[in-house]
Amino acid sequence: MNANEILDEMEKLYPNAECELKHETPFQLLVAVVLSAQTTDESVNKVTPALFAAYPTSKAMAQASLSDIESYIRRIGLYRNKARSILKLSQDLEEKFHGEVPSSYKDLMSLAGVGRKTANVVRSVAFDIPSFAVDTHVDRISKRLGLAKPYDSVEKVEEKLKRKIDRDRWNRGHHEFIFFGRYLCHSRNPECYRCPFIDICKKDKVDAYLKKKA
DNA sequence: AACTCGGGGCA
DNA sequence: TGCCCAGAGTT
Repeated sequence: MNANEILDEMEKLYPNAECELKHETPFQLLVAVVLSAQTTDESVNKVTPALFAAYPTSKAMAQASLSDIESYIRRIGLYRNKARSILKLSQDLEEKFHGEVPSSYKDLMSLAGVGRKTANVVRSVAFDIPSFAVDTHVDRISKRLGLAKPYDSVEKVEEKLKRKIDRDRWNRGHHEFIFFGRYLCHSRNPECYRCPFIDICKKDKVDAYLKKKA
């Protein structure tokens, strides 16, 4: 089963896979993805409605105080770093990008709190530019399904996925991986009894590598 | 490459 | 109580 065939199967399981972070604009998506680091999207969706009601645009958020922003997102982890990031990010959008979220990878990466994964998700979801963001789900799934080696870096995983998957399927494919990881192939107790990839799964080898490294 | 940030959810 | 979660910045 090649990578595109794996995607075919995932699309049967999750025909409606898409970004689950609540947002109405590219700016709100950008903020939501920054907030989602090391946290579930479910947790982020609990705080963003009030946050975006208070600060719907970068212009509004750029004028907020750090402590006010913190008060909205205190319930999720890493909130001090994240509050600093989204305040600085809003100010930079106003001062350097005329209040508009840039679409280039380089410009996105220049923003506070935006790294490889966030830049790719924003390009994919907000601008529909072919991207393949590698996060913990994508990394884990790729290695279990043999699309990458257990020791591959995230850069290597992204490179291999882009090479093995048709370009016009990158954006949809990313979310298929996410759904598969979230709802079936969990980090700890995956539901292998109903997995269509049980015959090609290399979870044992991946686990053995991780155990040896630890 | 390793370390740190961090509250909430779940066993 | 202990461990993990749609990562990024610093060293």
